[in-house]
Amino acid sequence: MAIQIHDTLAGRKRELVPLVPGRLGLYACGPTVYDLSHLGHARCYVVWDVVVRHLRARGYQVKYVRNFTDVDDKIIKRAGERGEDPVALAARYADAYLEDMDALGNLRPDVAPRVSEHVPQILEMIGTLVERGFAYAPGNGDVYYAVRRFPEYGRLARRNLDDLLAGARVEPGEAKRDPLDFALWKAAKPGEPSWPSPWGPGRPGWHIECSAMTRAHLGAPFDLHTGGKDLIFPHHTNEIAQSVAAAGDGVHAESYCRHWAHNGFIEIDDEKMSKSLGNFFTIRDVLARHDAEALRLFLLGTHYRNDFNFADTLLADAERRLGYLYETLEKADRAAAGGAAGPEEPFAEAARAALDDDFNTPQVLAILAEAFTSANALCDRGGKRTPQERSRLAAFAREARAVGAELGLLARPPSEALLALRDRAASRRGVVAAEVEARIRERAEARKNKDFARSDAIRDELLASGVVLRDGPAGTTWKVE
RNA sequence: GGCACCGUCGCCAAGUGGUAAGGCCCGGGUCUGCAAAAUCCGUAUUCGGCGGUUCGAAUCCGCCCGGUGCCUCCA
Repeated sequence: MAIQIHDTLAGRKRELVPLVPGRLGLYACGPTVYDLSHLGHARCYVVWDVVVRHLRARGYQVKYVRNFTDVDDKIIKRAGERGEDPVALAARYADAYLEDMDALGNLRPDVAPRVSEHVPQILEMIGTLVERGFAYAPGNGDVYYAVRRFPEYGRLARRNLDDLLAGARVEPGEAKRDPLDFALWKAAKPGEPSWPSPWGPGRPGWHIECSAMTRAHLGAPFDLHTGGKDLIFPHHTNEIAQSVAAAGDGVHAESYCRHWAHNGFIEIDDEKMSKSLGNFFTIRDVLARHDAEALRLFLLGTHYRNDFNFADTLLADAERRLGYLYETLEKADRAAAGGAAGPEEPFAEAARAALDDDFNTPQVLAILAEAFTSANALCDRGGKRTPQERSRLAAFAREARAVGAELGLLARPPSEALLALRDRAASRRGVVAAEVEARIRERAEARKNKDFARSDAIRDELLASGVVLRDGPAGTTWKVE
């Protein structure tokens, strides 16, 4: 089954065709590590993680590269404000980022290159650009890319040079021939990290690192480059210009990378969430309140290309929904016990087909919803279950987990996940488990004596503190709403 | 101003030419001592508005209204 993906370069959905059949090189633009990661990063990297998981599930041999930009103006600025070494600051936030990605259940990339470790490759590429006349060194220690030398400049962003000119700006001290030219190499200023170069000590400009690192780890052309849609211009636009000039055919964007995909934003109150607007939640802020897998489920509830609003209530809904999924799995596991798992249930392939179609995760969740409803109906049906029913439930549980694995969901043992969700809800509401269980024992006594008034009084009292009781054949269980 | 994107049930959200997925909420049923959970049934003749193309449009085209993003760091 062919994978369809919305390709920014083509401006439409098209088939994802790797250079080498069955293999796929993917470069996800990584974070600039000068602060804690926010929900926008969570969204972005969860999305590309699902892409990697699905492609692998479809048999592609994926090489997943996700970089760290650890040499950058913002890092230097932040380090200066704090009197900290920029290299140390970047390393610290890179570690924090990895912890956040792990917490979200994202797979580690195969390669996680850092700018600071690729300066030789960067210098080599800049040298090539100068040799080929795509870049120039005006003698002030900077090296600039000559935008007008590249005929397709702006194609990815669907902009021409004249459109862009209005917004172009030349900083004091720069020596650009054209205001749209951008720095490949920046002359060192006192106190900044720097490396020796043919043009004097300095450091890489913002865009060249990705060009050098993709070349080092994926070659050219490679198959899929991803990132947030805010990177289309100027970052990816400039990356294409550099790479096509240095390593490609000098003309066509495809000679650098064959497909480009960009994710939409998370918004707060209908405005983009971003560090510069200051309206962001860090991943840690959110995970302090909510289950990480619930956050993941929430993030996958909207198609990756759409923007969507973050709201705590929506995340709380996702957390309840995750509880439902795990409860159903637990029931199915129990009901299926001893049954030989049957053949694949149709919903699994339907879910994969939805992922084939531009990674339509909301569609997958809809397909799962129907499968879970059917499974519940089967579990709760009275009477003795037939071997066929047990085998269907076993197949359901197996396929549900397999589809879940492509989304990075449903990997925990249900009882463990449910307990974790309950504990989290309990601590949010200040509910103490031992106290609840003591009250449940009291109530069980009352119920045994058919003292339903007493029993219901206890239940109402617990309900007032957010505890919901559920009487079942095996006793009473509880949840926190 | 230029270039993109978006506007689908009270809320969230799929669907890009073939007659409106799914989730939450809400109403009713089954189950239950009563509940809760689960499940079943019901809930948009309609997709921002107005025109047009078509046998047929939420889906294509035009105009209008409303919103967002990018054009400067940003996932």
